Amino acid sequence: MPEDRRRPTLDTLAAEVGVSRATVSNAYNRPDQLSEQLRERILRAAERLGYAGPDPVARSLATQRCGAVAVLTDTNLSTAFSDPALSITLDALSSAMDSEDHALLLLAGSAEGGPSPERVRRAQADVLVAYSLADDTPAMRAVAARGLPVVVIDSPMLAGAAMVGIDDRGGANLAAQHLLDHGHRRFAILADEIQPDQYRGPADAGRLAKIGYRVSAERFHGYRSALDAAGIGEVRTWEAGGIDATLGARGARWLLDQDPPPTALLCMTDHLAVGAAQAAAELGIQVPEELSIVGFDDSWLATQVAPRLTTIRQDLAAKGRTAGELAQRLLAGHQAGPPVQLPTELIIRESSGPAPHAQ
Amino acid sequence: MPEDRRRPTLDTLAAEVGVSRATVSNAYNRPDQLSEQLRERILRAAERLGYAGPDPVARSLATQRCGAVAVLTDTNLSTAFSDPALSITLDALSSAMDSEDHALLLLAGSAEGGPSPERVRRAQADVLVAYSLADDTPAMRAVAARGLPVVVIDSPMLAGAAMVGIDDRGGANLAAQHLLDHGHRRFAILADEIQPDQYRGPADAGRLAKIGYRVSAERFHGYRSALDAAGIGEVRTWEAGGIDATLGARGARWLLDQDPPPTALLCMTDHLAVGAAQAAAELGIQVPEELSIVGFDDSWLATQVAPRLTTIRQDLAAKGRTAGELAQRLLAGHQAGPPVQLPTELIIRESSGPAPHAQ
DNA sequence: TCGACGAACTGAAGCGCTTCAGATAACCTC
DNA sequence: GAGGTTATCTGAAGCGCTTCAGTTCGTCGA
Repeated sequence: MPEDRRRPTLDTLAAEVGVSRATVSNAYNRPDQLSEQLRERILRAAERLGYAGPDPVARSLATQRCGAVAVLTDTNLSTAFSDPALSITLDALSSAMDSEDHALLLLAGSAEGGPSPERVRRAQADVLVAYSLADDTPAMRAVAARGLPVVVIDSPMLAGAAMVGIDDRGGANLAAQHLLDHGHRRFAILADEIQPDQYRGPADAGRLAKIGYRVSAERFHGYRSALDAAGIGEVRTWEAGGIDATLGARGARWLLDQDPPPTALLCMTDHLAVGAAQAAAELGIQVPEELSIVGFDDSWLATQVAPRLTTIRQDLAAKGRTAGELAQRLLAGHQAGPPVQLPTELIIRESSGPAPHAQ
Repeated sequence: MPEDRRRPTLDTLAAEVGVSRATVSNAYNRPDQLSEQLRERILRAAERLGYAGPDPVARSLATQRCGAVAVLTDTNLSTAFSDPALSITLDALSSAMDSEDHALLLLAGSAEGGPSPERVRRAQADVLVAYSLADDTPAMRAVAARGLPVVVIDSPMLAGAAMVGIDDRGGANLAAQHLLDHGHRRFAILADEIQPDQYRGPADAGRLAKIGYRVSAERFHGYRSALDAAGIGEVRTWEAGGIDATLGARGARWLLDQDPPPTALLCMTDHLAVGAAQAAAELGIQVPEELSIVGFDDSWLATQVAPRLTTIRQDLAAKGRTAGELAQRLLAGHQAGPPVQLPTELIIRESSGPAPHAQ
């Protein structure tokens, strides 16, 4: 009779102690509903039987809450987390959500942009958080189909979802304007990803005409708005296909090899900018004397390299926190409000300076 | 009658199509159990009703599998992920596990080391993976209580759990021996965390006598075994209280300020070593001419700084992959085998060299 | 024509828990 | 001592799905 090999359940425990199942449940969830002494007895019996508390899944089914927020990323784990921005944002997100109550369920993407729809469909979560996904992916369609509350960070747009992002366009405009103010006229742009198609190389007008990532699009048009206002025409753009510094270096080598070479390089992320700076160093090009570089994000890296990066700061912690608050609100049954847009700021350091005289 | 505001369930759909619930379930899970044509009809009806597929929680309850592996970390998210080792390991882990079938549930820790026991108790996962936790934490007790399969990466030891780690002791020995071979006699040690108690400062013999993290203990004793063999007595040790480069710099400043100053600095992680190198630079101490530094992990950072770091390489991807395989095996019902220990390797770069003559 | 067979579908028993509307009894209050 | 409270505890109805043992029925071989 002690030969029952199955894990103990509430019933086992109830039978053992000689009370009803409801009472055992209360012992765990509503201590005020039974006498302290009976509760002790139940807990002791639980210990004795090796009962670790109510089964989380069954509890979820009964309560209709799973205590998890799913985060969908565009890329696989190690790529996603090589971007410190993600960690900071998620950290803020998770602590903003009633922290004891929600774990983070990571749905990392594959090469095709975003996690598989099947995974989205099977995710046990109360809210879905899409982090910088491309505009039209199977993952996002699955997200929409789930009918769960959705918070979008940065992109894509999704009807009915709460959104938080930064003023990418304004920030990019600031970056370009800063260089224009320093007299630069020969620009180049180093983009991360324009379409979720693994392409790496020069981006022609065709690709730039329909950018698949809202953030990239905003930044690009931010650059352009300043450049257009200054009467600067087409600017060579390289699509790195990722945010890795190595990819940035590769793109920079190509851009710097053009004739005439640019004196100003606009990079859509700090990582790319760091790679570009390395490439410049290898080519014997002085930064900022011969080449000014401006990054984006003001990531941790920006101050770790020499010269330190001029960049556009965004408040990642605020972004994560806001996302968390939005999630809370949706969970509480409120409608998603209008998109929240956080401000950006130009941080001037040593990687940018006046355009060289020769120009 | 179309005024039913609840989300549709299998029953709704079954009623709508006029088949049994089992059939609808089969339409999703066993397409071969019904005619293609009926299946189409069901799927179309699902679309029409906005039914996104079987509820994941209910499915989990019925199948007794949740399709998630929980990963417990020692610190909060942003700290945890500032260690690139985690990302790499987890990435390998998650792709090693039958990738379509398991999402990652992140149970990040708080200041007290490891996630709260309550969170562990409520985690909806099939396996628990403990990543470098301290030896005796409430979290680990909760882990043991859950009775789920457990995989431990690095530490702590846990009876019945599958374990994978690296030869920390051997690696540390290699590091110290390398410096001894270069004639160094005045050593200092920069440790990350020795006890999960937020302490930062010099570690006295008392603290070193009972190190709370198995990994730190192994590395420390690895250093010591080489030093002991060379007849070198007590060595000043600083406990950084984390792996942040800034913390490393702080410790290094103190260690380098001792009289006589060390010519060889053993750092338990690359991040600490980078911080130490920065501190040395600030103090006008040449590396490696006046001070040799050896890191640990061969992280991405090791080659990004100047001088590039001499360090101990461990194969993080292999570690993650192994953890994944162990998890699979446990899920398949096998017993945990003996701990798996992966090899380490000394990588010599420019941060270490011969001891200065003056010595 | 008959029995066997396979394809297609169904009934019902769970999976382990929460929760709400009582039931019971002890305790007050006036 | 009647009526009203309060503190404890219970019964039973779900939560939404999977799965196994059938049941039905058309078909096929002999």
